[in-house]
Amino acid sequence: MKDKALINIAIADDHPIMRKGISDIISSFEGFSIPIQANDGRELIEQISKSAVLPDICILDISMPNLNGFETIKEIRKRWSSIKVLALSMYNNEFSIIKMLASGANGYLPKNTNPQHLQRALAAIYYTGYYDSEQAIKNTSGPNQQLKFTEREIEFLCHCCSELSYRQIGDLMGISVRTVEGYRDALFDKLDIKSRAGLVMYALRNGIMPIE
Amino acid sequence: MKDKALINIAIADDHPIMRKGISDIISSFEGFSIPIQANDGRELIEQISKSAVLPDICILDISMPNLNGFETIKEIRKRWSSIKVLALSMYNNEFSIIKMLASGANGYLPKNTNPQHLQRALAAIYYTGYYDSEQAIKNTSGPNQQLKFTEREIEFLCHCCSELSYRQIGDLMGISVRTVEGYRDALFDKLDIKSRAGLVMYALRNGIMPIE
DNA sequence: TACAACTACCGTTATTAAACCCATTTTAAA
DNA sequence: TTTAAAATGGGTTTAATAACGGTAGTTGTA
Repeated sequence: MKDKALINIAIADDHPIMRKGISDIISSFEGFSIPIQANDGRELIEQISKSAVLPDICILDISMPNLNGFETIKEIRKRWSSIKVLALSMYNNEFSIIKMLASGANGYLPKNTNPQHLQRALAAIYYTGYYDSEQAIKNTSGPNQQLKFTEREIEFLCHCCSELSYRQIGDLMGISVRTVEGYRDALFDKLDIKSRAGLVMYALRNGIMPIE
Repeated sequence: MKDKALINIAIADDHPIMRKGISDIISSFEGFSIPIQANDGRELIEQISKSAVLPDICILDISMPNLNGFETIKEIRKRWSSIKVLALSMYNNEFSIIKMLASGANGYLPKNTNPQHLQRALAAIYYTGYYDSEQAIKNTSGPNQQLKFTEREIEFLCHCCSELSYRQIGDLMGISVRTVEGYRDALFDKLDIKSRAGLVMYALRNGIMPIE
């Protein structure tokens, strides 16, 4: 009887201690089973492939070796569109949240969440297909308000985190230095920043560029 | 009988899931008790103050609100020099390891450690007063080899992560621009970096400057 | 269809950063 | 005590960056 109602969870996280924490917490809830645990995205995909029964929900860490959260979720969407995904991340900045949800996640939780939130998120995703991550977004250390950047500005910001000169960035983006400087000035304005060093820090601190 | 031999552990980590993982793993070992769990350094210090029996070992996360790992360990050393400390960190870069050990930690573990290592570390620290963190250091994403920086170079590197010009950094450090440029060039040389943007990235990626 | 936003480009000027050259003094180590 | 390294300062030259000022085509949408 009971088995019939069990919600199957798969966990992918490269921190064994974290996996233990997540799985023990979920085990303490009623009606959940955790048939799959993986150390990274690639392992997760392999285990799901071999599994007789698909998990209902995958809990994905964002930063993992081999396949990170973003890559893993795309692979899952491609192969098993019915599987729901709950993203879990240390870096609760607006960008990784948006990117994760844009990649097809059904919900997002920062890692400093508590067991109650985890239970609520899993239930919401299972029964409604979606968990409102509002709270996670409210606590972000990300951009202050509704700062909007254009695609090209973000692209430029990423290239900024390198030793390329603006001229070289222009070559990479297929535009002139002047245009690059235009994007720079727009970002300076929006972010109240006055130097490239400031842009680099902004990008790294807000997860626009990965730390590692 | 058994109680007599129990090793008391205190845990400070701002991630409830992580605390759950750590405590469940330790509970599965023989001879350990976890009387204290705190969400940050300040809470930990308060709880120890009120506690009748001092913990034998504190497990400290490095990045925490209120009192971070570095600050917490200094406070512990000041008040209760007998308490041993095991540092635990997401950012396993050489700098935070060195800084933690220099602050008085008896051992260091990266968070992607497994239960066996945790047990070994706790036992080693309790019985020998020290856990050889060699393995953690080997896996660091930090400086390639035994890169050595001088005090002033590190100081300069921190000021680099700002919008100050070299001239302003010189004013701050009480030296001329030329000298600042000297430190910059020394770092460029050692790190094979050619721009300030590169220095900023190096400092943030290696924990010389905090991400948040 | 206006209008806003994004994209792309150009010029001028001042400041900063970077790539070299170099010397002196102090401190630490061999 | 010689040697090495660190900390400090200087000069020159070139390249990159930053702060202004613009124009024009495209795209999306109210």
